[in-house]
Amino acid sequence: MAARIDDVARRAGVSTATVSRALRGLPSVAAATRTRVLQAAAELDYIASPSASSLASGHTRTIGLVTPSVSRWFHGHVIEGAERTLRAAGFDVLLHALMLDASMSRASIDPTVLRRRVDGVLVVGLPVSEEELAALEGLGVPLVFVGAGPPGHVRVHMDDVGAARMVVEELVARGHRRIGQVQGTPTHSVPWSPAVERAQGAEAGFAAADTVIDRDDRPVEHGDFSVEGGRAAAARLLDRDPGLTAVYAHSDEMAFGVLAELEDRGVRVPEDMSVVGIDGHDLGGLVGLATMAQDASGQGAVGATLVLEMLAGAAVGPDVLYPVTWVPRRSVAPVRTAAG
Amino acid sequence: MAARIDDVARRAGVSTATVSRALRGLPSVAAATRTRVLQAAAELDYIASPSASSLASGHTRTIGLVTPSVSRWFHGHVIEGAERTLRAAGFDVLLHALMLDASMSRASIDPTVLRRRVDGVLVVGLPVSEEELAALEGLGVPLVFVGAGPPGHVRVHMDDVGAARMVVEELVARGHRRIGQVQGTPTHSVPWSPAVERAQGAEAGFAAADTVIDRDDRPVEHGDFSVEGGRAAAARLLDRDPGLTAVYAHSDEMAFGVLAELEDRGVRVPEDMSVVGIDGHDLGGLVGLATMAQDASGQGAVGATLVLEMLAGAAVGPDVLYPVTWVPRRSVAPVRTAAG
DNA sequence: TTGTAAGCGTTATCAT
DNA sequence: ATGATAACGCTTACAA
Repeated sequence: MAARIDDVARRAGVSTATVSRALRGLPSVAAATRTRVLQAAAELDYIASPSASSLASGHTRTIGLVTPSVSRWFHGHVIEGAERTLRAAGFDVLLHALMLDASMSRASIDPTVLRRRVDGVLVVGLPVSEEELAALEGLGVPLVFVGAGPPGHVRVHMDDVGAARMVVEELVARGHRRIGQVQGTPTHSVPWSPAVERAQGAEAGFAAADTVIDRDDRPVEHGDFSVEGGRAAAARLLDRDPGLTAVYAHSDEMAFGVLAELEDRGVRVPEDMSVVGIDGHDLGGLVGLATMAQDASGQGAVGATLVLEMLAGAAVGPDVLYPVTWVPRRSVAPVRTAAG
Repeated sequence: MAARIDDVARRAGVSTATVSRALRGLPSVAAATRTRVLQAAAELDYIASPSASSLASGHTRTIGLVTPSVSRWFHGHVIEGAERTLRAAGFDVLLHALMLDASMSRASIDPTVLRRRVDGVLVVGLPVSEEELAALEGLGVPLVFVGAGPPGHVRVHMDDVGAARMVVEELVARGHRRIGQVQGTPTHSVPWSPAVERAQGAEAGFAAADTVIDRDDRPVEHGDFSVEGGRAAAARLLDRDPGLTAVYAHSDEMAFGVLAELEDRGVRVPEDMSVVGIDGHDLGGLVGLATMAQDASGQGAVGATLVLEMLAGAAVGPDVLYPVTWVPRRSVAPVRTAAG
């Protein structure tokens, strides 16, 4: 029932080859011919069969998005930004979510579902293992990492080390000397994951404050980048070290959990405790959470652009560093003096 | 370089037809033959070309997800639930997001990108216009609506009318008589959108309280289901009617905006003002927001299951109503007495 | 600039 | 239960 390419060809009085060329905007078609073909196609409401053209051409005009989450702030926004850019360029988006299972570990990337299906892959906020990386490369299509990616590969991400360090500096500048951390827990512990890099950055911040902060007084707990994880980590931190004046969570979502725990315990923010996060979550303003903000959907868009450029044969540099912005809010204040 | 079906056929010593049958688990294949084929396929790391099999079979093993957002709570969770279910069933997910543009209106659904590409469509939290509905039906594939859908179509959603009514009842039961509403604003104003149905439900709740609440004392403002919209609406509400004791936002995200505005104005919650939302947003607990909660990812999973069943030829009922749960939190309290 | 015709890699029909 | 073979609907050399 749906019109096929030879219906259009017949109607326009040309060959199917010409229809194909005209519809795809290839150069070697006479203007008059093209008009005629376009007209005929429109009249028949013709759309080329994607499977047929993929089979014949060898490419799918589809980009795979591999992500461990859709609902989390960073991933949702990156996906949104990437989708918009890809669709605008006429590409489809195949969503491949690898949810965490009950044991907090996630399914491995299944490259078989991507094989022959996509022209390129965007890996969103997902530290991949060596085997997964090999599998992804085995796909033989452009590969771009957003949020974090192995060095040497094309990636767009914030400066995790720098951002984390700056946060510590902000706290130190406000007189905080007893700072607890809620770090992220990477699923696959690779050295380039945000969890690890933010930890390193914080470390660097502390190192710079070596003269004022005791090396042994830098308590750390782990939340797994989730609200509940952050809450539990905060609980452990507070139990262990009642003298803290600030908690630095390595993501806003964990910081939310920290705030919840503090509220439950009647610890006032910022009077008794300053709290900082990283990310720039939309709802940070609601609870007055100071943070180091990044633009997630912007990174998604850039990542998408990069795959498209690689597809077009352009040589793209391996690293796009995205800027962060310090967003001071009421959750962080100068440490109260002993007299206060 | 990648193995094709005749490579497998040759290696297993059978015809390509048998390989195809064996690999797809069709019944009429001898056990021994199947084993041999499976073995050969595994050795060659063979995966059937999706485009080729789509072209030959006429179906794509792909479901389209049409949504106006990825980053909003409801949509993100529905997508997550649906994706998981679809992938488990061996289906791919094509993400089609229709972002809002600057003018707050959204792009129309472009059915051409879905044509011949998907075996079924899941419309997520999107009130579609008559034309869009016609276009979607024109696809000729199973169509399921999650979150809200036109009557008579297959849909899974919460009881918006009932939930909204129950919220009003909860407030009335706590003595509130001056209740302001922040309603949602549907992009396409269809009678079955959550915005409209929640408004109707609230209306019904007020009607039941007719003897205690003046008909003319039910102020309403509109936020567009966003935090900022909710905040602006709350501002208008408060300016207009300083005597309110409760604000009922028709979504948690708008309620967050209401809370932010109240805090800015120094209005204490719940001492001076009770606030309620609808949805069960993950971060509601953080700010103590009482709400009528629904299970978004569950609805996504059910929606996915329905498309799959329709694909399998099952007759599915047109309506799956999803239960809601009242979640009392500290943002709602009995109205303070005049003496209080 | 346009047409002819050979793929592209499966599935499905019809025999056997 | 298995094999031949004709679709499936397009793209792309190669010719003209």
